[in-house]
Amino acid sequence: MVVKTSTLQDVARVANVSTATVSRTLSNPDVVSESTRTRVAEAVKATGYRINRAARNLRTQRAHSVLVLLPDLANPFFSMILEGISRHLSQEGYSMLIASTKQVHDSGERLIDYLDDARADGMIILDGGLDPEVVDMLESAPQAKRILFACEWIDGTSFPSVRCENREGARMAVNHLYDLGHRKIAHVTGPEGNVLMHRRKDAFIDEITKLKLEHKPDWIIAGEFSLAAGCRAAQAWIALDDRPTAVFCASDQLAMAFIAELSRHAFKVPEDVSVMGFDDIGLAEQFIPPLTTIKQDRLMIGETAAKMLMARILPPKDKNLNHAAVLPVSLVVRKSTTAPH
Amino acid sequence: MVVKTSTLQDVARVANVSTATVSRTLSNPDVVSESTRTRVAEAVKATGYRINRAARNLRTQRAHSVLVLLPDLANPFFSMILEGISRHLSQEGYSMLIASTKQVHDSGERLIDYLDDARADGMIILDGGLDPEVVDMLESAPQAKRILFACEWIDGTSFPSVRCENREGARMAVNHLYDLGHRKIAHVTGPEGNVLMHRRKDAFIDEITKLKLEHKPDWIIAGEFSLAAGCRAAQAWIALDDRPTAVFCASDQLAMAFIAELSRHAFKVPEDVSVMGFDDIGLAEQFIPPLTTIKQDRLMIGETAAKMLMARILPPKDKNLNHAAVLPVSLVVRKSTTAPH
DNA sequence: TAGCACGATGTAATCGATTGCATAGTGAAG
DNA sequence: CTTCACTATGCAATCGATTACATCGTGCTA
Repeated sequence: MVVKTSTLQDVARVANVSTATVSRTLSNPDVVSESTRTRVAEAVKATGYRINRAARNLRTQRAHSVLVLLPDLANPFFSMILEGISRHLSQEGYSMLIASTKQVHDSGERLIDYLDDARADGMIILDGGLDPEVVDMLESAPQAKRILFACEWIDGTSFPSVRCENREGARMAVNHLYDLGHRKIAHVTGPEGNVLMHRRKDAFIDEITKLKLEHKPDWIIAGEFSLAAGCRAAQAWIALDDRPTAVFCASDQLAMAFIAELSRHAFKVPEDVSVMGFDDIGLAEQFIPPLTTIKQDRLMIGETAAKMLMARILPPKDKNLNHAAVLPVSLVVRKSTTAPH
Repeated sequence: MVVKTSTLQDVARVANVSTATVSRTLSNPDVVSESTRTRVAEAVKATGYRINRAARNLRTQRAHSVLVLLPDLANPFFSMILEGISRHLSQEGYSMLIASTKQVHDSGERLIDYLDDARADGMIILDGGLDPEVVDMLESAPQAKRILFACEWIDGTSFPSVRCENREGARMAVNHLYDLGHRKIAHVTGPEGNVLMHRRKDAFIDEITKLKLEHKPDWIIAGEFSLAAGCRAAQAWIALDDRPTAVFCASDQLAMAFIAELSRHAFKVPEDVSVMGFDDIGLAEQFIPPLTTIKQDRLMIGETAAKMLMARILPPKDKNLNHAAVLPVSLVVRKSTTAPH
């Protein structure tokens, strides 16, 4: 460290009080007298004092930061969620640490180290695909209470989570297509093993069944949340003898790639087939055709996650420890769906 | 803090040595004897010791983390760069803190506080649009050496930066279109005042001039790095009396929105007009038509930025302090450009 | 064998803020 | 005038790791 900033001691000297008083003035102004308060304030200004967080963190046994774990930093889906998390954290004087589960894994670190380390006070995990042994370790760790999942989660664990109404979203999608007149509806799923994939797929099947619609095994097309998977799904759809007139894709990216691949094979959307996505990412609106989709409010998911985590980290003022928050989704109708010809 | 982890003292007690020896064993194994090394290693394992970073940070006067500042967290362009930065940082045992300039500004914090605070040892700024007074403050701060720009930068300042060959990229774009046979080429710029916008625009004009191509003022269409701007630019192009046969857009997003809007007005790309982007974001390949663009290696930009910053933060072993790194770009030819009809 | 160098380890100060406890000072009640 | 309550402030320990300096022991050299 080249630069020497002034410390509490310097401020105390200038204000002619003890360091204890300065500290109290800064963190709990009510307990000191009016006169010292102003004196300290002046001294702070005069010295250009900035609190040293490392010192405070050591003394208070808090890192004043939260780790956010993404499956993959390069996935644009998460940016809005980060924005939401960050917004709330910075309001609370907390910083946001970012890492990807892949990278942590590759570097041989253990996730729990971030907590053991005093690097972070809690973590928000956006990856439901963690290795089971990692999950076991997290769950049995004494700090398990300071871990929370968002968007994705892991069934059978006790971690609280914030997520959107995935089932309801799938239902809305099917009903939208049904209302347009579609009776043969396919579903392109997310990656095998992914919780979101299962929720959405199960709800899709439930709704199809409830509406007594025709239903074939190969109308459930296995995909992942990637562009390439969308292309493969399109090829699968093209290869069908009896093609559904509408396709509900488990994500917008998937839907876009699906449509792109169709168009390369001279199929038109929505004329030849209606296609829906899920998420409502920024590009959905600009896509050709603009994508009909199920919107998740990612900003709110992020904010809610941060709020819930902070409630578990901070001293319990208002004991409002929800175990899970399930946020509403909404149908956004654009141009990629229409009545069957 | 609910959880009590073991400390150096605990390890020292178990290994029957002093804390100094344990510390040395951990950070500088060569200076201790073989036997103590194994004894300490066993004690560490037995106690489940994890270093307390807050304590180490306080003692060493280092935060062991770096702040990355984005103009806007919700912009997917940056995710790859973050991935690159994070990759290198974690290799060095550093953590990555994320914040957005907008948010920092709104919350009334000062950027330099992150450094003064001992919250971060350095920062990588991805926003060339900082307020001039903020820039002045950063530049005159004693810690200015620990600040670095990536992707964007600020002309007239002394901050080192990592960027791609913007000029060369624009030149490549123009020449690609020229080689296809285009003689009337337009440019949709980035946002006014943005350094990238200027570089690319200036290089565009230079190259047009060099090639002695026709050139009209309204063939430079003012845009921003947003989808909406791309739509507006398309409308501007449509409104031209004498329409250029090719358009070089300053970003992929811009190009995609441009194409989308054209298609809404029944213009086809590349049949009616060739369109190029800049960046090569993930979606460029999947777009319809797949986008011809100038590729920036964002992963490498991130890694290089992290490396350069670390070189300035860490003790100078190999004094290789480049002031700026300019990384190559490459032309990626896809389907959005073709010879004029 | 004395002297010295060097390797290995211990002692204790230190980083800077927080906070339990002690104390001084003030005013009111008895 | 004493005593009590209460407010404002100071003292000093503390969080846990690092590191300058001191010390001890061993082996080599003259």
